[in-house]
Amino acid sequence: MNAVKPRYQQLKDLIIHRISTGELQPSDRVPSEYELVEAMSVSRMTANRALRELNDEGYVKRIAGRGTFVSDFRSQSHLLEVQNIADEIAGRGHSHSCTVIRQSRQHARGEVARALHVEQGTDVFHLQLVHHENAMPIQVEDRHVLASFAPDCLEQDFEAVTPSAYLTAVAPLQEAEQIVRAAMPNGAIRAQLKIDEGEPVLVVIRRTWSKGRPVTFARLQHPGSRYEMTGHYTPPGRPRSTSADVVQLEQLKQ
Amino acid sequence: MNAVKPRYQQLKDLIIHRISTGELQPSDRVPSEYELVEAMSVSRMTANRALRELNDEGYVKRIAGRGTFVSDFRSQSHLLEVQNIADEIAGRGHSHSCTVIRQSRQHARGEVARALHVEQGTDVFHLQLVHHENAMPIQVEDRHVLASFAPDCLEQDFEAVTPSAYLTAVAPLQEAEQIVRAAMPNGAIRAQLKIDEGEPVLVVIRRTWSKGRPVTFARLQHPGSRYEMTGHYTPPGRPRSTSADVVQLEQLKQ
DNA sequence: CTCAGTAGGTTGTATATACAGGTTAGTACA
DNA sequence: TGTACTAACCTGTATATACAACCTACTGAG
Repeated sequence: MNAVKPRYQQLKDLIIHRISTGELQPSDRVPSEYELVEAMSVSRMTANRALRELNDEGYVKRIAGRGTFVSDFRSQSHLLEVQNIADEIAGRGHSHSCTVIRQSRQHARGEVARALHVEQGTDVFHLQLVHHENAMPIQVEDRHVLASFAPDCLEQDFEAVTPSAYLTAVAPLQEAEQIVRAAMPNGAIRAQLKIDEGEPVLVVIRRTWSKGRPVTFARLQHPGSRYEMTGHYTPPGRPRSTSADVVQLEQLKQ
Repeated sequence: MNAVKPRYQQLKDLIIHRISTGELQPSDRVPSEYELVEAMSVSRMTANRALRELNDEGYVKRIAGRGTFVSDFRSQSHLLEVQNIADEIAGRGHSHSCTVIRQSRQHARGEVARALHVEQGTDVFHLQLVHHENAMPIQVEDRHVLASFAPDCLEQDFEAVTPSAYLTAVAPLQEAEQIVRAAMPNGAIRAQLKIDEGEPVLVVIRRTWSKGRPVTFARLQHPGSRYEMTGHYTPPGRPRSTSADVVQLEQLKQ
């Protein structure tokens, strides 16, 4: 249980810690191999292994001849998949806008408390937003955030910065779990998404961890006729990417 | 363009090639570091790096003191996600059964030809199946398979072995692309899935690659009320897994 | 001022060596 | 027979060293 970790792992942990505490910001320069040799009294090969693995794992980006730099949100977030609807829409060259329906403090109960692994009555923030792509509603976001995780959540202007972007700025989101289903929306959702009666929604329920505990729980609903998730899976070791897109899919016969 | 690859990468490519051709079967022993030193005239550190990275990438499993072994299908297939509905159902401890609606040879046209990157008129097999979980229909599978990829496709008994299992046995499926959407089913699908009018389906359109080219294209439809996809995302470097499940989700309020 | 060349720092790879620790099979001893 | 030990092999880690390739900034020549 208390096994001593290998040196290269200690180096990795040290640097990951500096990144997760914000001491090292995205695009900041990470100590070079020789600096680690000096500072940590290891051989360069050990420092090299630590930095190389951090590079493989997406934490940092190494450039031969220049140095090692903390990955920016874009490249380190391949694990977060399609966390940020605004980026997704921007990637399509469309304009994103957002309307805040609700932004309040609540006491977690029932489902929310269980999802966030907290006692009933724990402080949480409750957000409800409608995201638009080119003025067309594309997502209703219903999110609960652990108050202790993001204390200044009520002061944020979520029409300017999406909750996803805000939350990843507060602390790195390290793990996510999601459920995808098809469902029929209720009347409120149907009105918010401006969809016809009888049209289904794609529902994504996502729970995200930071520092080992769940910190936010969101239910995202998209109009079935205007939204689809796309994913791309490559073998381990090769670059992996996943994105969502509103492609005008050529209709399959039948 | 023709840059010479580093030695350790050559070793990795060699071993991956042996695995993908079937020369090395799951749980087979991979040459040890010293054997690679002898056979390939590299230093042990280089052989070590190749095998260690293959281990990190899930291709092999290394056991100190014993050796290096090819990962079995289960652990190397984390990239294939939920390819096989039968395994998914078995994982829930339920019984899986399957009805073949159609199993025929066709000429690819339109959408199918484009998806498989072949000329119009190329030979493909067309499969239509209904999968049941505990006698309840859970998926309608409409799949096209490149005939040249799996020539004996018409002789298979897909009520015994699912197309996914069969295809992965023919050759390793190495890459996948999928689109997930919510839609309303047509009458035939609604009948096959035994769902009520007004109930949506979760549609998964998946295209799978082997040896660099798309070999199969499937449209999977699930009843929205009885099926959901679940995914779990962990940071790169940590074990990654994704599965689907029919959880009786505690209903979110609203 | 402009541009070519260069020095120095940085990563990328490769090797030889060493020791620690796990696993297995066989051997020697009781 | 049975058990303890050992030899052989394997992976895991760590170090020192070397050379190549890349990038930046500076310097000196024109």
